[in-house]
Amino acid sequence: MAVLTNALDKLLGYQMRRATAVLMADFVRTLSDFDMRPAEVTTLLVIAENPDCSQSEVGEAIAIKRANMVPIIARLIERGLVARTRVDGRSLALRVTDKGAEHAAEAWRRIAEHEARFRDRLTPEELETVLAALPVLRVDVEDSSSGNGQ
Amino acid sequence: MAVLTNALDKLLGYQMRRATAVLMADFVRTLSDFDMRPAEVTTLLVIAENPDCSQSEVGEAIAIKRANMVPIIARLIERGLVARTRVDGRSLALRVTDKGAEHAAEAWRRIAEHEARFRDRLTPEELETVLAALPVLRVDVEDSSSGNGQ
DNA sequence: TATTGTTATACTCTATAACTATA
DNA sequence: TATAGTTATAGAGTATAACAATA
Repeated sequence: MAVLTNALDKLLGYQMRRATAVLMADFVRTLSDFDMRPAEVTTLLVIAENPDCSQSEVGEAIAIKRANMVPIIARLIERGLVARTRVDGRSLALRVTDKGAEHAAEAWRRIAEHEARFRDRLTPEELETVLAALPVLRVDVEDSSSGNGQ
Repeated sequence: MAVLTNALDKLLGYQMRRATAVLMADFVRTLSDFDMRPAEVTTLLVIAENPDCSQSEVGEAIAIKRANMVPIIARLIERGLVARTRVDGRSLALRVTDKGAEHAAEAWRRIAEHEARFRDRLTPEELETVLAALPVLRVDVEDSSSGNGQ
């Protein structure tokens, strides 16, 4: 099979997408025998770090919309990793359970492995530059003129 | 609403995912009145650049599996942007039509706008480093031990 | 036997609109 | 009136397995 040319390879956006796809595929592989999806891991770790946070706050922190948080939280509760208590009738305070804390610790171990695989490909200077550039790229174009975030 | 801490922000993989989501959302917005999805644009541009390529070759070039190329190509043909001719009974040669070439030119104009919005946020040195780092990160972990790609 | 295109199907993440009950 | 959580639903991308026709 012939190898085609692809002018898209010059593009920042395209390279970001391709690289992220590889990173994510590796992350999913890293989680394969752990029965947690990326979005669940992210959610669990943020709750572990912020006891008594609300569902909306977690969504805000990890850029997942309120509506999409519902099944994620439901599954974490169902598996006994997260517990919630009423705060004021419309808000719920989220906390990880002991089991959830163990899962969070294991998740961090796996994340460290996964991260190392990619960090090691870059020189310290390159890594530093990339890690400084990404948060700049991450600022949403729309955020300039107020807007309600999500 | 309280702003939560998020230790994930230190991670290369997580920052890549967040930044890419913003880039992609902006790209989709850039295409919003053009009636083309990102995967369709990518496909069209690679065909335009490689006349008489096969469907599998395009998939290989842009990391989309054979099975998932089918509806993309079907839609491009349906819209009269791509034409195909039989090559040998199991392969098809793809070409953009005149209309497809016009769409490709318009797509490149929009991509240039979109790209500029993000490139302009980085210094030339940062951009150079990032554009050098991404292809390194993009190499799949599995590719080391032969493997059949997809 | 390996390859090309295809079908069918399922999963993950994301997006929107609308509802409820509360504040 | 605005907010927190929810429901329902749709879309886009991706993944796998299996098949027919062909090389």
